[in-house]
Parts: sequence; C-alpha cells; structure tokens
Amino acid sequence: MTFEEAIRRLREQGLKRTPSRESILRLFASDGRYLSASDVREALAYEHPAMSLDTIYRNLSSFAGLDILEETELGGERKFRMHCDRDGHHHHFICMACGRTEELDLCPMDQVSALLPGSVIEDHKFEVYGRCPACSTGADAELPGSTQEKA
Amino acid sequence: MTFEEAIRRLREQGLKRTPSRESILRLFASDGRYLSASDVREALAYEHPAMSLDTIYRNLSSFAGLDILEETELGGERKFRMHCDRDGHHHHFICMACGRTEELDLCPMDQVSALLPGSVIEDHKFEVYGRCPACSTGADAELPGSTQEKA
DNA sequence: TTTTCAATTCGGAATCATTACGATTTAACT
DNA sequence: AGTTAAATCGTAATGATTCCGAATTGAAAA
Repeated sequence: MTFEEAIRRLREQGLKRTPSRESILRLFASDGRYLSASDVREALAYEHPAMSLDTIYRNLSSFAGLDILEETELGGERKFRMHCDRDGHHHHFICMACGRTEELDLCPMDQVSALLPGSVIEDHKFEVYGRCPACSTGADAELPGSTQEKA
Repeated sequence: MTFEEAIRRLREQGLKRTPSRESILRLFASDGRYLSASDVREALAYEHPAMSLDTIYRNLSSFAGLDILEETELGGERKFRMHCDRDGHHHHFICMACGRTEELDLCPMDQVSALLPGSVIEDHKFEVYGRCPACSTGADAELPGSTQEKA
C-alpha cells in the first residue's frame, strides 16, 4: 500500500492528518519489513526526536485496525508492516537476519477445516522463518540496523 | 508424555529431582492445555504457596529445551504444554475459550520450500485458533478458570 | 480568519511479563 | 554424615506496552 492510499484511508475514517502519522506512514511505505514500536522510534529519531511512545503504539494499533498495517508477534514483540497490495490471503517468509519478507502464495487452511468437525475456526497464523538468499551466504550483506534474530 | 517419562528424562540429563519440578510436571501431565508461568503459579498456589517466579520460568524454559514441554507464544505470553506423544511433526488447533487443543496431522512446509529457492528455512509456526465443539455452542461448558481469549 | 472542540500528542507514571542476581538451601554422590 | 554443584528464594532490574492528566492542534463552523 502506498503512503497516499494510507492517508486516504485515514480521511475516510475521519481521522486527523498529523505530522506524527505522516512520518510513521512514510516510514512503512518505504520499508517493507516488520518493524516494532522501538524500531519506529529509532527510525524517526531525527525527524521527531520527541515523539512519544504512546503516540507510536496508539497509531500502530489504529493503523492495524484500519488494515493499513499488518501485525504479527515475533520474539516477544508486536511488529508491523505495510499491508501488502496483493489480492488474496497469503502468508510470509521472514528473514531473521535482515527482516526482509517474501510473500507465500499458499494457505493451509482449506485442508484444515475438514480435520476439525464441529469446531469454529476464527483465526490462524502461519509464518516461515529463515535466511533469505542474500543473508544465507555468510559473506553477503545484511541490511544495516536490522538484526532480527529470535531471542 | 507422562510424568514418569518426564522424570526419567530429567535423570538422563543429570538434573535434580526437586519438589518444585515434580509439582510442575505433574500439573502439565494432568492438564493438556497451554499454560503460562502465572497459570502455573496459580495452579500450584496451594501446594507451593511460595514458589518463586524465577523457579517457574527457569524450569519451564529448561523443560522446553529438553523437549518435555512444547512452547508457543499466545496473546503476548509464553505458554507451555506437555509434549505430545504422537510420532510425527504436527501442529495444533487451540480453543480460545477453554484452552483445549487438538492435534492437526498436517504441515504445510513440504509445499513451501519450493517457493523459496535460495533461502534457508530455519523454523515455522502454524496454529489454528477458534472454538472447540463444546465451546462453540453458546450454552455449553467452558473449562473453569481458563479464559484464553486473545487480547 | 478567528473560534471552537474533539482528537491527538506529550511526558511520565503504572502495569505486566520476564530475567537477573546474591544469599541460602538442598539433592545426590562419596 | 560431608561435600558440592545445582536449585531455590526473594527481590530488584529490565523491557515492552498501556494508562492518564495536561497541553496542543487539525479541521470544521462561524
């Protein structure tokens, strides 16, 4: 999703366009990785040295509620990324070294419901972790400032 | 896994058999659900009113390392359950109302590696959440003291 | 443009889960 | 029984997240 589309979605919902929100959305529009609240804080340290963590958390949560951001939980932290553009439901491969993600056009849920007669399925989580091609060859680069190894 | 098998595994590893460990393992042997550290604390409040949280966390972590317990992260908490007996790799359906789990004899990973040429896959997570048959019909029981709804 | 007001932000305190640590106790071996 | 490393306790520290009252501000109305 683009920055402009996210701003438009804010308007539609009657939410205000503030400098904080613009900066946060611009950041996610330019960085496809999953970022935590403190990642956001660091990335915006120059533009907004005094942005409150409350502001960051509050906005990340509301953006996720508006489907502007996607949310997951990784290594005990809530992490967010810009909502993917692709149409269908899908999942992600996440590089634990650099944080890059790859969309997986695959969902196992169609096979699951048959295994759970009588149950109501409300949600599911499927994520694959590893090292992307660039990070799996020891020598190659890892994006700066992006160590995302699991605890 | 039974209590006896877990104790045997402790011996094999040269770990001591202590009253704390016995109580924790007995609890997991009798309750198939995913339990957090504070769930354990509450459940053992009568037997061990003064068991330190440090003791609980330390033991849960080491039991998970010995494959006595399985670990997951749910609603921002680390949760543990007795390791399943079944042979093969598998995943779980978790009832968000009562915490009961159902094993899913299915893993999507065989289809995934082909989609990620050049990447090294190190781990994955697949979980299905919902309401089990007993909890999906509004009237029916939910196990006492076991509200596990996501935040 | 000024006024207005609810939405937003700030800063710091509070909360919750988890980990760390020094002092004490204890299981298991001799 | 004595020895010793492992385990436990109690508490303090940490880190992520949420809460809250006071101050600010975006955007619609006057």
